Amino acid sequence: MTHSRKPGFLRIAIPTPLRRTFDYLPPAGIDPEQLQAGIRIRVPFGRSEVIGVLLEVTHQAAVEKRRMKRARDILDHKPVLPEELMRLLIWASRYYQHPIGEVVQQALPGLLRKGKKALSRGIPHWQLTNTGRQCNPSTLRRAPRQAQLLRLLQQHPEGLNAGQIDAHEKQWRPVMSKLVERGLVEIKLTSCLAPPLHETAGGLTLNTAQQEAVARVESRLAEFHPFLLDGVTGSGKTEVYLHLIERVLANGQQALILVPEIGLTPQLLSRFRQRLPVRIALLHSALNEQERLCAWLAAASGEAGVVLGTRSALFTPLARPGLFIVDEEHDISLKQQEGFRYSARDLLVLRARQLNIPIILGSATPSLESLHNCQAHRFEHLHLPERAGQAQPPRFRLVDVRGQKLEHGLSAQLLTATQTHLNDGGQVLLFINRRGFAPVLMCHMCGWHHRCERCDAHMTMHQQSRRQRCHHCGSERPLPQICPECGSSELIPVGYGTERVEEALGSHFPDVPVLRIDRDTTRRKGAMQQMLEQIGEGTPRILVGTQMLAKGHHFPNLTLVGLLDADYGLFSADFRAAERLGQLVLQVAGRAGRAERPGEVLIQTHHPDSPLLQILLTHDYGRFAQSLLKERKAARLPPFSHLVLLRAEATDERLPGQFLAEARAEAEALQTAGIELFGPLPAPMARRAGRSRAQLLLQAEERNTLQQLLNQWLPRLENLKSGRKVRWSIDVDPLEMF
DNA sequence: AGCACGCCGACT
DNA sequence: GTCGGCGTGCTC
Repeated sequence: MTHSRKPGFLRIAIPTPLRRTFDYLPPAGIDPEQLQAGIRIRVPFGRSEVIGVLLEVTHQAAVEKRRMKRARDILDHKPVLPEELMRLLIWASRYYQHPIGEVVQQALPGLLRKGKKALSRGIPHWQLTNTGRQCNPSTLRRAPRQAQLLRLLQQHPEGLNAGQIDAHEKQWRPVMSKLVERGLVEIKLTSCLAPPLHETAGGLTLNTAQQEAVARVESRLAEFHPFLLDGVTGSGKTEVYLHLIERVLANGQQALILVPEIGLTPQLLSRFRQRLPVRIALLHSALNEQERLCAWLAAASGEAGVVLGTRSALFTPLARPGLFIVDEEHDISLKQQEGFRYSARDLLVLRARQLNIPIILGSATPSLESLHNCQAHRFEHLHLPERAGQAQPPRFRLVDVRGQKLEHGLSAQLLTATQTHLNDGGQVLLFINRRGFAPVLMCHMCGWHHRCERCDAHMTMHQQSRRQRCHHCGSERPLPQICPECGSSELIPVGYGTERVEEALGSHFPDVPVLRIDRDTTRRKGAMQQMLEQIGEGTPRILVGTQMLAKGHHFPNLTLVGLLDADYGLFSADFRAAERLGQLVLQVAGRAGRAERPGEVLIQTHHPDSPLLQILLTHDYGRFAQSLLKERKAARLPPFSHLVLLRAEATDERLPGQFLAEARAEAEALQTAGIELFGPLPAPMARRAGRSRAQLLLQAEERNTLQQLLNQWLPRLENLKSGRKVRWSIDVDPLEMF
């Protein structure tokens, strides 16, 4: 029979930004029918050679046989991406309209993309030998750098990996080789997995709501079932996860947990390590390529019982998947904001469906999308309404700042409350969503201020560095001494940012240590960790910071949280601003009063009567979300409709609009029943980093309607010649509109 | 995206 | 006379 069959061609996903696949002849002597999708293949492409991934063996090639090139070699016996993941990737490529080659690339660790073997012998560690331990470094007088390294290793008897040594020494490798030659140091290959701790702690006793949640998920462990675990901050969601993971591990299966940012959740990892008797594979951006490959392979082989990672960890192959968890499911960092703009949460739900396993989306402030899915009975809603243990919910208070003279953004009430909490021994966190000293430095005589030359934005004044910076493109310049327009020296900062509030607090509370935490103070590697430790020790009494303080940290001494400006959330052009504000308020508030001390939250606003803020006061996110959902429904906004955003930018301000107008015409020539088109419109920030930006928005009630249009529309967009002069991109289910 | 081919200005 | 500007087309 086989001889009569048509020859098989290899359909391959090639790492190129082209929305198509490429067909190849199999390498000489290879029977294509023996090849499985998901293996890597080295192929000639254009003038060079690239590594692609086999999508399928086809008998109907897209081009004539004589135009086809022959694949060079097969890199894997066994697929690096199992069939289940290949299906997910192909689906995602189509849904998000992103080239399949790039989608597949993003699912692979860098070393596999480069053609390295899918093997890891472990991560090298440098460790002292017995001789090395006994060697006195000062005897190496003639070799000071060797002595230095030896001292370093003597301080770390458990050995150090390359990254750790990098932090102390540069260009240390040749020096280390000398030490190895002398028999003072040996290289050990160690696992990249976090081992379980020796004394594993027992589980905490669950309260009724937690027990109920655990029981509901346990009853569905063998099938696809999405849950929304909706639990107020401190209600013990992690404990629920741990119980369920234990259960899944006992079944011999693995659990995959996605978190928004791993650097922000060291406590989560340490709790996992204390409780779970398995090795944990960590996957996040701080890993080097070797560590990433090692962790990835450990997940694929099943050596790791638990995989904990950020967004892209959703694509980790698993030997025995049993449970998926997305923690902080409302967090927008779960959606990639450039290139392949996928939602890790949404794709993981799909993957769970394919694998027929349950998935838990957890949050204290769930996304409106997930709440809507609960109402539509697509997700099961689990509630954890109470804080676990003794902790009491914080008390909320609105501070009406209308007509008040503010001290650098601080109201008298907030200052008084700060004093009270400090007197009682508590820590205070003040939150502002702007870094720098002041958003604008303005001439008092003529009103002049510096605008960014490359963006539609003004330059933010930074006091410490004595410079002004554009927060959108990064350009900066020194602060002017006099107004370049009228020569006046009366330049006044208008508005306030973290630096200014820090300074104001310093003079208002001269004896109180204040710590500022924003991108400027945490830029240095390890700075954030160091600051978090200081906070834990209770040294700084007042913390001033931006968004980055809102996420997941546990500050046991914190008793007062102040939000300096809640108003931006009420009047933003972005229809999601109110949802974000509510999430932020409750997440920040969740930092207060977690231990035995009751917490207090003060929100400064010019709109104390705003119904939204009033609802937030009751600490009832559910009611807040319901009122937002009502508005969204009335306005037919997501989740009651679906959006696709076509963005374009170019240095020539006319080009984006021209391209989008042609794109719109192309869409209108297709079937657009049930789809509304808006635009071309200038982007909310019409100029950024020297480029003009515009967008075209598509809205439809049904996802499918949009998908059908996109499938026909995108190929036409690629052929538009006006598209060659602009940078354009498509964003399906956009979360941010700028 | 890269990379090459191809036709018109300022220059070692 | 060239070197090189980026417009246009192609990648199985």
